Amino acid sequence: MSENTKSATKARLYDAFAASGKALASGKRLELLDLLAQGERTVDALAKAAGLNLTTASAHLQTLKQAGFVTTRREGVRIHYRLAGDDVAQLFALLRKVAEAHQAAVPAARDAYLGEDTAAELSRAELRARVAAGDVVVLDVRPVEEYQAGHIPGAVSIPVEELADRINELPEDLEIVVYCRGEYCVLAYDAVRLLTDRGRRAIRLNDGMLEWRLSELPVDASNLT
Amino acid sequence: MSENTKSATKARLYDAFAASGKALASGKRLELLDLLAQGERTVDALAKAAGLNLTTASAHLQTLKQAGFVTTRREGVRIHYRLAGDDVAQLFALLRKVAEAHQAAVPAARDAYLGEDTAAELSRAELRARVAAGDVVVLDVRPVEEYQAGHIPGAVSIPVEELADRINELPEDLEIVVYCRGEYCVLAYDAVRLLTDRGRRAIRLNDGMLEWRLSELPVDASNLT
DNA sequence: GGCATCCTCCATAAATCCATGGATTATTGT
DNA sequence: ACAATAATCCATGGATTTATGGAGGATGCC
Repeated sequence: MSENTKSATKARLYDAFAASGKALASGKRLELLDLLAQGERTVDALAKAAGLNLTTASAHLQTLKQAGFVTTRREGVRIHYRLAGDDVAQLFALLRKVAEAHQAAVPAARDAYLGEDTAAELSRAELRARVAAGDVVVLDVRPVEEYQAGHIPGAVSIPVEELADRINELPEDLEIVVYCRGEYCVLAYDAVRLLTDRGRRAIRLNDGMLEWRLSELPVDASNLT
Repeated sequence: MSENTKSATKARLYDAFAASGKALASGKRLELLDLLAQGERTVDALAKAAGLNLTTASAHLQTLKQAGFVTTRREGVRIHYRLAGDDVAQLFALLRKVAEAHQAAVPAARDAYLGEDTAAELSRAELRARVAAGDVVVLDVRPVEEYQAGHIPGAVSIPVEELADRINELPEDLEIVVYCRGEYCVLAYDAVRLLTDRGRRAIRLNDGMLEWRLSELPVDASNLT
């Protein structure tokens, strides 16, 4: 193999790796990955959830599919997208972690989006201990479909938009541990603010379903509260 | 916070993550990261090693720096770039792993570059066992600077370009375990081919220095053979 | 100070990416 | 077969990215 051929095949290999990098190079695509990490969804549902034009969403999903990050399943007239594997979710999570650790803009953007929150958090280990002790109720504030696709065992499902109306479904004497999609999911922040405003004791889980699943903790599916 | 403001700050956060993704979105930048994972280097050295125009290399390095993936250190007239942390190397390694697992083009590009190689490989654990048993010699075929920046304890350094001339420095009775930068580093493949052509028993380590370091195995620095 | 070296900054042209609207394909129901 | 729905494909204009020369800034040596 000549030197030229060799460097051409080398470029081809690195460009192939870069193709996966490119899939991570758009905020909108990362938003889609974030949603897909919660479970499979149709194109239309993804577009709505991410606030995208259908065509645009479809195009981004094609890019993700090209990179092998997602697979599709046809069901009648709908096409369901899902992550191609846990390693993809892992890559996504690590990207966010590295970005937060090394990129100055992230902590600021994070606080602006989530709201600066000096309130306490609970780690996964602490949550498990307190659930075992029975002195907390675990609340999942994601949309119902995501809860059904997989949730922390024993968690109650009340989507954050319904929380104000359904707050009386929660026991008054227990502290409420709230979680949603992951470390940067705003729903749990909003829910904790709402609950404490109403005089409840509420605390956020450190992160969310994404990290829970990646750490291989048990996950329940589909039984509604 | 209005819904509009909220979705704007959300976009800002995801775009910040995407900025890190963009840093991974060019084959040339990945090549630079691959080199930097072996130790710090000057701009000029990186440009030469990656086959890039100096200006182009500098621009790519600025992009990596913007993403916080690398830091710089001035020493007289030279500027040394290095990875900002092991988490960056980890992200790089995971990107390659996910790409290989899910992207059809990668295995083909890999074989075209490295040469299809049905020959046996040794895992890190097996290598340690055989080193302890004393029946192998470990050979580092990377450039000397990289060896000096960190190598597997006990390894001998002979850069692959010098191997043909210096083959007699290797004991004839022991099997030779060859490694270089990482899983996709071509130097070890070339070296094994050269050694077996000359009648030596040679085998490749599974991966290379990158994975060795990330798995937190001991690393020696700077003492030449 | 004068000069060489190493690197970054700037301007530019080519290539690529992104969002969007309209056309097209695939599937289901009537 | 026809209409309706879900999604992809295609063309387009605008924004970004990339590679590359040339100018400019910092440092060290004489």
